[in-house]
Amino acid sequence: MEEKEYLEANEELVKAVLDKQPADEVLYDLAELFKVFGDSTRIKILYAMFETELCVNDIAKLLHLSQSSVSHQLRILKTSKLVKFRREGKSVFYSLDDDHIKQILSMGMEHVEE
Amino acid sequence: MEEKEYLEANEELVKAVLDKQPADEVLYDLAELFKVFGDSTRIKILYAMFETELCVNDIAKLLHLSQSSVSHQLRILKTSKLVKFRREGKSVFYSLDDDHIKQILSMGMEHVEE
DNA sequence: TTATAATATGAACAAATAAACATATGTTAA
DNA sequence: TTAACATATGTTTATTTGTTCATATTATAA
Repeated sequence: MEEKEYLEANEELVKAVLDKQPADEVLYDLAELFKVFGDSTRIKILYAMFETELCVNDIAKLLHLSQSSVSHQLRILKTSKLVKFRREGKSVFYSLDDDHIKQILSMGMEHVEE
Repeated sequence: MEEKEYLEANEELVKAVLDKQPADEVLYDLAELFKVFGDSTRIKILYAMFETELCVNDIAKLLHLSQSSVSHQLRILKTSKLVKFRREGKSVFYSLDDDHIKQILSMGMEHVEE
């Protein structure tokens, strides 16, 4: 009987947790967002843009990466709305989409530096 | 000459950005942290623990995952200090390590829900 | 138009990784 | 101790993903 009561209480708990759990689709999107932050090349690119907008070549030289690699990664950052860009002549300047991005990075940084 | 000036100004910019860029090792750790958040299974597990601590079996039943899978993921979460745990008899109860984790998740959620 | 510079993209390959399965470890009760 | 339960871990496999190389697109200048 002791065990049954525990299980029942547990069922209640399980229901309560499920009620507050966001929809799977939302949690999937959230994971996808963090996945974008989860690569050191992309993190470097994002941090380089903390100060100012940068064009593809500058980023590549700055971080000692190939032009191709930077361009591929920027596409991912662009797709997930982490960066915006503007064309100026032959160059394309990329910058952080909004301050939100900085906040997420800074919050993670706090945890890392603990 | 126009071009040379641009390049020089550009060099200054590059130096300025590099000065403010955190060490590669820190950026690598930061990416590793976000990588942990970048999997929907782990996100689901973390969100399930928003309300209360949970034992491995509860998490598995709750999220329709295998015991093995949950245990493997919890080990990753444990290693990166995202969750803590306490043993109670045969069960091990896991919970979010601190409010910091909730903040990072919530901040990401804001971006997703835009 | 042609040449050149800057960026983007497609394909192939190698490395990382999540899940499944089997098994081991640890805990409690009989 | 033995049995049963809860959790952890090692291994294999399939998938994902970042980089490189080659090539295409876009824009400017001669």
